[in-house]
Amino acid sequence: MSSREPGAEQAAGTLRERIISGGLRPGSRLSEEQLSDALGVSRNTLREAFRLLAHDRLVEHRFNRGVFVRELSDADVADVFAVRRIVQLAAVASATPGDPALRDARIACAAAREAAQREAWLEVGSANMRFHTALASTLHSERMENLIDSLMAELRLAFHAMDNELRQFHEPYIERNEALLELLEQGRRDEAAEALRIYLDDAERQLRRGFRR
Amino acid sequence: MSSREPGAEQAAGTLRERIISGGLRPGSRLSEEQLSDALGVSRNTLREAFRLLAHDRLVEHRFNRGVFVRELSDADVADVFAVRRIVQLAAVASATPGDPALRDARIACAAAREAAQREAWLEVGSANMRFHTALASTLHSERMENLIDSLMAELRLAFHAMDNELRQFHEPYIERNEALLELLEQGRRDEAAEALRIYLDDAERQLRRGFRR
DNA sequence: TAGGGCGGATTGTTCAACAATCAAAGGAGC
DNA sequence: GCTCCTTTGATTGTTGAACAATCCGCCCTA
Repeated sequence: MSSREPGAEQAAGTLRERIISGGLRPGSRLSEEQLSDALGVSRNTLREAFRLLAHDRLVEHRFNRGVFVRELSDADVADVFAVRRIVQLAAVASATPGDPALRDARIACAAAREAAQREAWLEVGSANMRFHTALASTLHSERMENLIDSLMAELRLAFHAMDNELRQFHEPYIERNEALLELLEQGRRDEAAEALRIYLDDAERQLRRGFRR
Repeated sequence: MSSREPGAEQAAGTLRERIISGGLRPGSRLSEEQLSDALGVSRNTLREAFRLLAHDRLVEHRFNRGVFVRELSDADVADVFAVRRIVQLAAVASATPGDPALRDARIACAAAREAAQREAWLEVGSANMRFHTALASTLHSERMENLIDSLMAELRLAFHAMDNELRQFHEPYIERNEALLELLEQGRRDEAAEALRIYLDDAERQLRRGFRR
């Protein structure tokens, strides 16, 4: 599969990993010459990869200056959470107990627990986000899923600004996600909505406090 | 301004116009060789332009096959309206009478009336969409505005499938938009929400019936 | 120290070529 | 006549080199 992938997407994939894993930090410039060399692709192909990453908002293209790993501003985080409130609350309001998407959410919860045991906090974060993506898929809208995916990818950029506090940030949400899921599986939508609302408030506050510095 | 624009964006702009105006019909393939020649840019630059259009979902890129003007399926239209219901109803619920965004909406209404007098129905459609974009901007979220913008651009692809019925489709909504705006300016949110709900149901039904053929 | 211009480095764009891939045309076998 | 396979032509994917345009930091000047 991976050998059959177009070069541009493959390059974009490895860059995406490096950004998410923190190897490439927000604000750093991605030199075309350097990277095309390192990734073994031509400059033109690398540029195409950049466009794919820009589409995910992981990278920012400034004309005649190059592409930079995106740096989230306080306003960005606030905006992301504003969207999350609208979309995810709508999802919770429409989720029915039998929905197969809830099983995916359950799987994500298990993955988060497992990663927590290994103290792999970035993976815990990823699993928690898959949880929310799964919740959003109860809307059964392709575009809404894409939107949430994009928002989650964007939020990861803010994770790295929390440095040593990764554990404190991610760990508590494992249980809260499970509790939220429990409510949804029991069809207690109003309580789930309230739990989600509090969840989002807390996460936004922590993230904005954490990386404002 | 236009002479200072990067070549790729300029090319994307003229292609966007041709697609929206109907010169390039959904389903048709955009040949790299032909278009790079016609637009006076190299293949590489044209490819960059394609990426920009693909980002707006106006164009679809199939690997090793080329790029095609997007063709909306019935499911696509349904999905777009599912998103609109969530986002736009949230916008109406949070809109306050004094919001400057409502003035933009008023301007869009006027533009629609003016275009209707000239029987420029495609322009009426554009103005109606600007109306909804303006409404969505009461959410004061950059990402939400982008989302609605993108959905509206996408919907234009479906307009052309309505052929001769453009007038019947667009004209009635001029008044309905004005009525909706009136309710919002008076702070009667619940009534506005109900009006919008009916509006979206009607528009979806017409659009899906109109182009399924 | 402030301001202006010079030069190096990087991006933006073009061009020509080749490899990889697909879709349609044509032929072999039944 | 039909199906399946191969071939072929056209188109995209990718490369590398070249040049123009632009920006940034440096040095020079006042």
